[in-house]
Amino acid sequence: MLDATSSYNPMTDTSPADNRSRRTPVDDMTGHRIVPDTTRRAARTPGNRYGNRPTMKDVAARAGVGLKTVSRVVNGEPGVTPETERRVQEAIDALGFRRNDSARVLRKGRTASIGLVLEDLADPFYGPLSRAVEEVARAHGALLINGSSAEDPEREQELVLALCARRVDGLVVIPAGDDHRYLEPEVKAGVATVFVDRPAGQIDADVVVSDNFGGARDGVAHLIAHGHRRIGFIGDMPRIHTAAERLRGYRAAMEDAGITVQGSWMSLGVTDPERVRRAAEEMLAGPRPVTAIFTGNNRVTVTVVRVLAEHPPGAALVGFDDIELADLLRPGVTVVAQDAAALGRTAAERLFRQLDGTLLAPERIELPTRLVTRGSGELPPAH
Amino acid sequence: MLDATSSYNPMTDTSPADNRSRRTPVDDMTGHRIVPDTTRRAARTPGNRYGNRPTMKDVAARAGVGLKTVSRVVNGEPGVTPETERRVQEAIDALGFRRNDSARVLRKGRTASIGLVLEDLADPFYGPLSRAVEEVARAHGALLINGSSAEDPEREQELVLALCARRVDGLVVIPAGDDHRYLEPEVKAGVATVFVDRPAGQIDADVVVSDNFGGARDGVAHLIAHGHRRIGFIGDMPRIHTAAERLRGYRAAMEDAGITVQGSWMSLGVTDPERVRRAAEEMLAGPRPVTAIFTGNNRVTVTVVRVLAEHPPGAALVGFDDIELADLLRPGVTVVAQDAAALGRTAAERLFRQLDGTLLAPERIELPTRLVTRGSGELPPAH
DNA sequence: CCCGCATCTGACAACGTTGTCCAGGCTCTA
DNA sequence: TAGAGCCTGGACAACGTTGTCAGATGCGGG
Repeated sequence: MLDATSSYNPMTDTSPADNRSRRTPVDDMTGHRIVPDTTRRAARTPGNRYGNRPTMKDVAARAGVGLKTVSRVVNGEPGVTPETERRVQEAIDALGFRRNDSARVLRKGRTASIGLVLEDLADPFYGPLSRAVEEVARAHGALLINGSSAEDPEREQELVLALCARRVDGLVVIPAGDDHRYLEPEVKAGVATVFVDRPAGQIDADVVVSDNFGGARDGVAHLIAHGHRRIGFIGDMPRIHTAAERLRGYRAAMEDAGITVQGSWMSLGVTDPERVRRAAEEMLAGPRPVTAIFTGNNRVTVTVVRVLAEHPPGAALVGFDDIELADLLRPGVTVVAQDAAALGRTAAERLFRQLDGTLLAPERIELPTRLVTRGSGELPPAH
Repeated sequence: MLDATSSYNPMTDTSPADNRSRRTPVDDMTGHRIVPDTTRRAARTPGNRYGNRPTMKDVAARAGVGLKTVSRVVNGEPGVTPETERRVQEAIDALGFRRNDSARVLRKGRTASIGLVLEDLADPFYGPLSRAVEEVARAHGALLINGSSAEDPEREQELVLALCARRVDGLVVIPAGDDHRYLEPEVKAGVATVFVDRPAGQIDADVVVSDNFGGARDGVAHLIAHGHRRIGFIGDMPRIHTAAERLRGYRAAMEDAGITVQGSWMSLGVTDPERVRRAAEEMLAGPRPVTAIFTGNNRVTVTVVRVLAEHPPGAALVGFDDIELADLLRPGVTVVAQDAAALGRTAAERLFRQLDGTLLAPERIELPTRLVTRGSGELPPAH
């Protein structure tokens, strides 16, 4: 059934197995450029493509009709007698024919698919976002192709360009990098593009983000309102836009309250649990420990919750991003929640409005956050 | 830049806007058949495809070389002088050319993409699974197209067939339905296929599942070992294979202990939080309430944890599937954990081995589960 | 000077589908 | 029954790419 001698190496093999004379492609070109494939293996056995899938021609031959008639039946176009249609449908069923959308795309110019590039599919924040995008795409008859950038700008670009090469009709991108000029030719060529969660860099495009600054400011102000003055902040690298905004919100709230932030209260750029744990413990130790912590994202929050569970209770906590079961912990975890699904839905809807042509100038949309009080953020200062 | 008069309706428009004479396609054909598109709108403005993207021909003209030479440069094939390559590369950069993979696919027969059909991308169980599949795909140079079936067999089939029409090289499917004969022509045509989490129906294919039966049996036996005899079971519809297997495990453990299961101890097919809540409350009420509950999946577990938190403590709980922060609750939630990432990784690796041709007969792989004791499952019976 | 050889280049067909266009047969009317 | 008009069906080109193959060029040796 399967050709046991061939090996899987899609889109990469060249005709001669002879590599002697291959030039190593120069990489010193600037800007937008084609990166040649790098892997080379033995050429595949020729022929036998798609495992010899039947084509419309085969169906036509079997049904004793013309090619175009089959096409008409397959696409439900008018102009075929019931009798002819029956014959064609019979041939289709008998042969197990399935239309080849690659060829269709080539002809029609639309792929009915959109690309989604996010940071990590496994992150619970992106699940609902991804699903929301999918639902909107589905409503518009489009499929979703997605990939994780793993927070690596190069990988983001690689992914985005691969999607463009497949001629996705549109792109929803959660940027990892901060320079998206590489997308200019694509946008010019008509690829609808929306950036989500973080703004695009160096390019004018639609952006859908949460109010990271306002959310963080409100969250920290909430702690201040409950009497805290020494408030710690643990967040991601400030080169990530959301992290920077939330840090800015923290600073703004502190400044509004006339509090001078100590350097030892802030931990930036640590995300792996072990180092977050150490950062939190340091803040909570010493002669003048923080009495509250504001955490910059869901992963940090989870770790800090663990740390606080081990320490003598007392330190208050407000986290950015909601986490599951937060209401069941004692105390419940107060969070600044953003609506991941709404981000995805809004972005996707804008994308399809671009494709409809009902959208003109790029815009920046900011969705509000919501402070959810559950207990941990309402604890009074212990010291 | 964008044509403001066109509307987005990919792959669906027919030439005449005239619908008068359209036959409604008969649907009484059995088995595998082509479903014609159903939506019809005004025809798009012709021409201007891809927003006039440059093609290799354009690049060739600009660089003053032949078509094939451009192809050679783009694909890093040998046999081009550095000078010629420079000129071509310059033209590519100037025009913002990007290879059209649709055409490439049409020519080469491989799409370098695999499809993943799962139940719900937003479910935290599928995030890591999906990510794992993606990583393996990436290692093999393939992209991931995925869709959610929402537990609807018809939608599953629709999705799978759409992916096949796009000629994905392989499919990883988490089945919603129990009859996959519709895939026969595809498998025969060489589409590699692996089913995950639940077995395929009516078709001989690779399957990767967790040991749902054994895991559930062990979990329930764990409760029995801690002195429980009246143990409730709340699970999903038994038509879902995993749910049926876990129920079977529950029954087996009870039988092994010589306990006769009462009908009122079991709640099958309820998943929405409200009804799960009611089911749990009923089990916990009455003259002879259950002293422990075994929950059939993560969503049910979460709801039952909420219910138990409100009730006078005492009922023990073991849940199938791990949940985040389970260790921080008081008591911690004891679970039968399955490794979602391992499921995805194993399935994807098998898929690519099929594509390599190094795999012969379809096989069923069962991954072990792990009992994680955290407290809730070790509580003694209260009554 | 011519031949052989190696290297580089380009013309051309093919991949499977859809849009265009025309032909042939039918019905309906005058 | 002829002519007009409609309905059905099919031949053909085109979409953008890659594989095949043959032509062009340059070089060294006889």
